[in-house]
Amino acid sequence: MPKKRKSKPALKIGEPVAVYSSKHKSLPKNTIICGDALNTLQTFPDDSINLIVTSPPYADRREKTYGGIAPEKYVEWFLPITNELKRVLRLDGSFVLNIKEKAENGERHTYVLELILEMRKQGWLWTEEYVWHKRNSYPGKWPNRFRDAWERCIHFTKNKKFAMYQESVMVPVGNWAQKRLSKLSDTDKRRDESKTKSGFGKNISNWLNREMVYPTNVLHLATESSNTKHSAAYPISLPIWFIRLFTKEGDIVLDPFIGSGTTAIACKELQRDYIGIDILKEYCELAEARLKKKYQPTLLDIKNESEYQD
Amino acid sequence: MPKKRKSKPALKIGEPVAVYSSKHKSLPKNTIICGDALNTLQTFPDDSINLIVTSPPYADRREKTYGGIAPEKYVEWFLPITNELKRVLRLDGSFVLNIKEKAENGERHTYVLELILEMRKQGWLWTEEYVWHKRNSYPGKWPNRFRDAWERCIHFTKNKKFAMYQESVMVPVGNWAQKRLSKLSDTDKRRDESKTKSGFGKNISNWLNREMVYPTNVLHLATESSNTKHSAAYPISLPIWFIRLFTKEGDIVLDPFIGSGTTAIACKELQRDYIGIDILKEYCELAEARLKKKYQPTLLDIKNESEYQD
DNA sequence: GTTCCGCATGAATCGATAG
DNA sequence: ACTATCGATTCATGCGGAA
Repeated sequence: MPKKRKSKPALKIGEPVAVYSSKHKSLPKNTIICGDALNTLQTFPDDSINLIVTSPPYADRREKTYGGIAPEKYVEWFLPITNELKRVLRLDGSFVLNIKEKAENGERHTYVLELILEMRKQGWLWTEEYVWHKRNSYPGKWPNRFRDAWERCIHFTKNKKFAMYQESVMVPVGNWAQKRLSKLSDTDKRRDESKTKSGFGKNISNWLNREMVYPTNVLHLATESSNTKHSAAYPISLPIWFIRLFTKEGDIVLDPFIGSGTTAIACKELQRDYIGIDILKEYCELAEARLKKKYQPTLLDIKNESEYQD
Repeated sequence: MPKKRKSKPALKIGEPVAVYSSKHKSLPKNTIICGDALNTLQTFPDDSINLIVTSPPYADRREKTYGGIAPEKYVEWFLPITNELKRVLRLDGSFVLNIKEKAENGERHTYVLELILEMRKQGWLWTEEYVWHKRNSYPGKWPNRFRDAWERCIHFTKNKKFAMYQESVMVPVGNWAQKRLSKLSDTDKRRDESKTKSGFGKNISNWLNREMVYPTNVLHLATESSNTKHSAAYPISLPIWFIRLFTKEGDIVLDPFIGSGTTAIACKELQRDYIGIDILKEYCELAEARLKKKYQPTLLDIKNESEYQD
């Protein structure tokens, strides 16, 4: 039920928008909406989303599918959207933005830094910056830099106080990976475990017996690059982690750039309601298709779910 | 012998600067200078330093000893210094700034972001941002955030082309831990390592036989150096890594906030010349005292020198 | 059934080449 | 001189076939 598109005048940065709230606006829970993020968000009521977690198209990336946004225009393009995101987010909600600036011509672009500063002017609080350490980063060699193995997961809130369920992301103490590897030897063994769940359950029960500690603000996850089923640069363990951390069951999670639907699948798995938006029909259809299937956690997902600690 | 400050016009990239170099200015190699960073730097000749690596007061959390610089004044305080640093740095040199913004009042401060933007206006290139993942981060618990386990190591240059010796920081191929563990039993490994040096040497020789790969822009180092009694926020393996990466033997390394002298010790160890500056006499004396002692690499230092890969 | 090995595949980035 | 396109480079990972 997409509404008629009304082109509102662009809001100035920092202009309060709450007054525009209309009671006819409704929230299409558990839906993938095919449409422009800004216009679609404008149909949502104020103060209604518990968590926004997204990985927007990066500047100049995914040019074939999204057309690519020029680095110089990135902030300008994104700011009206973050303004709407702020409107629809609950006062105790969180916005997790997964992004990384590209390197070009020997230098890192500054649009992410500028975005943070501009979003603060909109009224967002820059609460924290988590680092996603990509264990398997893109290969390559250059004279002036190494492979880029990390991305930002920037945590914005509307308020100093917000919902955070730290216990739900606690991890087993110690270097589980090494201990595990000293018992089970290789990848081939793991392949078998993924087929039958029994082997896996055993390992999980091992972890449950361990002493649990709070994690840090550094996440160690692998990308799902060579997952032949669907190549998503956004591993499901990333939204899973933040959804567990910032929502409880029954809460509503929004991803305005849902892509292949990873965030929605994470929600379904965790009994949260989702709303996904994407401008590309192919992606919306792919997301719907993936949502219909029963989610099978792969070994990578589970490996990813536990932090590595040394 | 501080000279009168002459405000020179900014140099264009690539413009030869050697001609401006004043012959009266001299470089006090292998010295710890007790003084204000800005004034001291003004006595140095242009274009003479190969690498600047430092952890200025904030990242060090030395507010108590330094008197502390208010976050709002940080950029204003630092910019004149970075300007002098740019002047004394060679055209093919690098400036590595280890820093992390504080969280205050529930929010991360933005002074580091602003500093990057302002330094670019000074003519610096924001070439890269390395992440130092602190494997053993400071403990603590807060309602709105987890332990902060990473810091920025921001890499600035004057030029697109600069000296970089990538081979000198190569690491054993990624799955070394797995392969190692599948061969050595857990107990064997621990027994070897606990015997201090001899066991370590053996392990290192194992590593040398392995295939080596280039590292990424994420460093995994522990915070504490058991070398000093107080847990240093600045482990020696951090400057060691960057000194190896950006200089060769005989080059000159500058740390304008040398503190207890860690950068200088790293230089001495690697046969580079150092220049350290600190405003506090106690620190200068401590640095001198540490420099006189023979440096003994500890277990932790050696562990730190190898990148942690999964 | 194991274990071993080869292969394809990436949110990349630079330098060279072409218009 | 500036922009668009293309090839070269590199490595963690899952997958499938072979020994």
